[in-house]
Amino acid sequence: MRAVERKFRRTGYAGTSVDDIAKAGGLGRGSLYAAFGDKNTLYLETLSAYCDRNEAGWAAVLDGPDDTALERLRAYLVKSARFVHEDPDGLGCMVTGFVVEGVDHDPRAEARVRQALASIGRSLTECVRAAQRHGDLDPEADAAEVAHLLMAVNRGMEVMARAGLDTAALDRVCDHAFQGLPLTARARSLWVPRSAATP
Amino acid sequence: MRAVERKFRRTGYAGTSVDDIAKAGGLGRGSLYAAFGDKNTLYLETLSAYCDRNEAGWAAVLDGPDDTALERLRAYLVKSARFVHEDPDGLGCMVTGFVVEGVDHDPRAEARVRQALASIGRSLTECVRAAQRHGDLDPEADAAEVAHLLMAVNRGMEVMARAGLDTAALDRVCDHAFQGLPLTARARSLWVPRSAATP
DNA sequence: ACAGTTCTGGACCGCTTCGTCAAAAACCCT
DNA sequence: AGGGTTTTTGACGAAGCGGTCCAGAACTGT
Repeated sequence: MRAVERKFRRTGYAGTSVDDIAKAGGLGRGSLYAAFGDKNTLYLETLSAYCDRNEAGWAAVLDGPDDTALERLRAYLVKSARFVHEDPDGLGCMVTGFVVEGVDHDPRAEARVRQALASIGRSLTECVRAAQRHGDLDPEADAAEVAHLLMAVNRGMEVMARAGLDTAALDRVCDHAFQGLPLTARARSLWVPRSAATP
Repeated sequence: MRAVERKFRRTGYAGTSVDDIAKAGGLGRGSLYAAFGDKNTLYLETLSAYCDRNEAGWAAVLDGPDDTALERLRAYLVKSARFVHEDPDGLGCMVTGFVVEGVDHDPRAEARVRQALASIGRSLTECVRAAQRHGDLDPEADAAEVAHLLMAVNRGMEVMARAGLDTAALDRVCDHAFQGLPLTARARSLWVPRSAATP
């Protein structure tokens, strides 16, 4: 039920009533409770389905051969930068919404979210390693740490987008973040056509 | 009323009832309404006070002479990395909470938050310029864009912290983010005592 | 076509919510 | 000490909440 997911993403868990959900989903309250039994479980199910799509989506962006791994990392950043503003309603990631909404989390939902983040982290780490193998990223760098940085930039750009930072500025943030990766000299010369750094 | 602020930060706007607030603030509902008139306004007032402290706090971290500007930028990142886990209850920034909670914002609160972000952005930009003047950051870099990147990393590390990333990992993210700044060779040699990059 | 089963939807219940109000407590100034 | 003013309070009402339930619609297999 995609409309329900969007409703949750728009107004959060606490800010969404079961009536809202029923209206958004186009069915009555009884049917909802018959299918899920609980607002909590309904949210969990929605969140889990969202995570499934999210993990698969990022994996599709990041999986591939070594020689394009750096491009894929760049694509990850670009997609992150545009995530919110590309959404028709400017909705952000449901995982971010869940994580930020409160500290008293349903443990099942928290576990699901951690699993999703771990999955994306794995895809990113593998892609970083691929870029290292291809000589585009410093082989000394810890791939998992670089992945964590990329995830943080992803979430950070999302928050900034939700706060009103426009697409152009976010694209520039994305550029700086990419340039900030531990690129090898070769990769840097390929990705920065003309630089004033080597006179 | 600091307890009220913490209650809002813990459970969000929609997740906090006026009774909760009254209990947290140690006074009755009537008094609350007499003083603020509205849950919305009460939240706005709390948020605004929080923003005041936040802006001042970051400005205190970032203001100073050119020769320590880069250190201050590093301090900004380190403090960002530890923000959540240093809080006794692991609470995050109220601004992030507000921004992420929903898309249908009270325009007054949204304006206040944008003002706060602009203020922090100004402090950061000025600090970046100071570091550029001192020859620690590439003078070609756009200071405002670097500031935006730093703000994004700040928010991103907060979200990752809320998602469960531990302090040690966050410190490493912070290190990588700092190394990713457009440091001049001089600054890099000062901040990275031994590097394998210059054989 | 029809009986049995599944699914749907809105009425319903008890509880919590936000906001109001009059009574009581606290305070103040001389 | 005491009269007047401000502040605090807990009870109150209407509305909204999550969750239950059952009459009727829709679908199934034959």
